[in-house]
Amino acid sequence: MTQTTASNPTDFIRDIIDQDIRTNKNAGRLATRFPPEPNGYIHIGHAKSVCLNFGLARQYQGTCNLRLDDTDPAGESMEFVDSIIRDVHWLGFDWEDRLFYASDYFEKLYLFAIELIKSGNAYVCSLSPDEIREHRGTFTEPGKESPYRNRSVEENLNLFERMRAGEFEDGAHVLRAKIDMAAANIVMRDPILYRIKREPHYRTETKWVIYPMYDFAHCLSDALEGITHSICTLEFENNRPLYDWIVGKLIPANRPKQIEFARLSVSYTVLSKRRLIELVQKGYVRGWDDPRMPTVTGMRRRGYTPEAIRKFCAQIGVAKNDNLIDVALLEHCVREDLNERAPRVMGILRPLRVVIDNYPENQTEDFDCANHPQRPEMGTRKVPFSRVLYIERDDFMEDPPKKYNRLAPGREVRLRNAYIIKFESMVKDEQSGELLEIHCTYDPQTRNAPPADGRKVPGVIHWVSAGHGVPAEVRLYDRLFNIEDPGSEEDFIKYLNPDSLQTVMTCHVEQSLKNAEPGSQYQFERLGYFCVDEDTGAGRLVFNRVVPLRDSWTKIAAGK
RNA sequence: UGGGGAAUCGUUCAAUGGUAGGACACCGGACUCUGACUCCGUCAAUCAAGGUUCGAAUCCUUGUUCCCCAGCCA
Repeated sequence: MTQTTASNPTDFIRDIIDQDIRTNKNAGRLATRFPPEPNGYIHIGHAKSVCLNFGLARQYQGTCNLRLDDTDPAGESMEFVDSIIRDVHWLGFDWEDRLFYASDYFEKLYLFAIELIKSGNAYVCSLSPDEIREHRGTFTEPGKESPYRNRSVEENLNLFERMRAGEFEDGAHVLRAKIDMAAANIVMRDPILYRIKREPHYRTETKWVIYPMYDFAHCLSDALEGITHSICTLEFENNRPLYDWIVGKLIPANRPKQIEFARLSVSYTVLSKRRLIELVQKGYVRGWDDPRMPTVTGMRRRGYTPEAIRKFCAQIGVAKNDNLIDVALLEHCVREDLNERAPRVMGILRPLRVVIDNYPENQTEDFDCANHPQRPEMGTRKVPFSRVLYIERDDFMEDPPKKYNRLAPGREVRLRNAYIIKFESMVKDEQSGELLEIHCTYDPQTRNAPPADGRKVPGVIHWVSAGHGVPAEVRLYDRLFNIEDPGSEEDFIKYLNPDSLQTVMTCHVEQSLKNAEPGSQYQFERLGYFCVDEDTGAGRLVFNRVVPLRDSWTKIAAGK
């Protein structure tokens, strides 16, 4: 039977499109759009929609427009438009010359509203906001008709024109569709189409004091652009009858099909715009691009790749079930991609000084190290080795537990890409008892070779030459929240993970990283994937840990 | 409570009247100069109860649970 694969995903939306193409609807044409409101940065949930809409266009040789749904000037700005453009491009998609703004349709939409008034399908209502709410009724009681519902076409036209002209205060009047105040679906109880709002718009500035509502602007924008399949999230299901009603009255020949799918939720993070804004504005994170944020810009800075995000979006699929995707799947996709492309290097987070007693004082050797164990075409690099090294503090234990195969008194380990060394002694601070350094000897026969006597040395640890390594700052990230579904908690702030950022200033990385490019990713062997942060420069090297390597040792250690 | 949706392994997506399958997670093993990668294996699900049928996750009936809607937000 049909298998779901990344290259050929199947889902209910594609089933609908296949059906439409088979029956030659829209002359076999497919047109979608990605319609964000520019009042925030886009996040992984938007990425799902981006991959869906642009992916569909790619798959069916159709088109996907980028449209800024900017019908409410409050909170919208060019900064957000710019970020959206940048982020969608970065994700790997292009809309050619089809960049649109709902605000470019304001004049057309106004004319459509006039048309609706003339056909007796819309009226100016002068109830106050409170009165409108009271008239709307409840889930179980029908609404009451507005006393202004039966104004003449002439009066409506006159009032609406004057609304536009700025003759009235905010809230004095609204334009409403005349549908059915007794409709079981509350959306259909004479929904508001236009409101007066004296708020400068980032694009039209002060030209307009009336703005169309989503329900009016969105469907008509779709129809105007010739969208065939208008894909949105589940909460708009109730609005579909209104979508169809409006287009049916105004552009009936060109009615897009609205299809709803479940929005994405990811465990241990929040995705609602309101909550994301709160994190930024109240300073719980450093900004929209904080590497802990699920925003596209945050993930980019963290070191996630577009390929990984696209893979993730393909893996999670598209359905109508409410979902909470395990963040482990996202991390899996990131590791899978970075494992392929990230060059290997060695870096020490928390150094422990090691002196190789039998290694000549002033000698240095350059070891050729593979940049990728499975991809020889990625080449090698020279890594200097000398008498004094740093190893990871965790790679030595005075009194190791069972199964610990790293360095300990009396033990040997392989230094990755170098020699096998053997523990000889340790030096502690006489007062505090703190371990200062350890002394080892090396086996000269074991450079790039197994021990001559056939003995087994299972442990392999990474190292950096103390005289050659470069100091660096490393930022370790953990999940932003410490409960699975913080988005479902009203007081989500109290579930913030206090340890979501750990800054380590003691790091030493191999010298090949001295001029590493900001934005580039590496695997620090045995530790994880790291990305050069943009704070790097002027003698400062800063890394973000993208994601740690899978680690079976901590599980073993925890179990014992 | 009226309306609109959704219920399948721990999580997620499939199976469109004919062997309930994949991915992630988990657990076990092989390999290993990364306790990584890779490979192999185990565990594990049809919301419930009836009905139709040779055969039901799928069709019918009745329930149950969860999500969305009473912004001049989108």
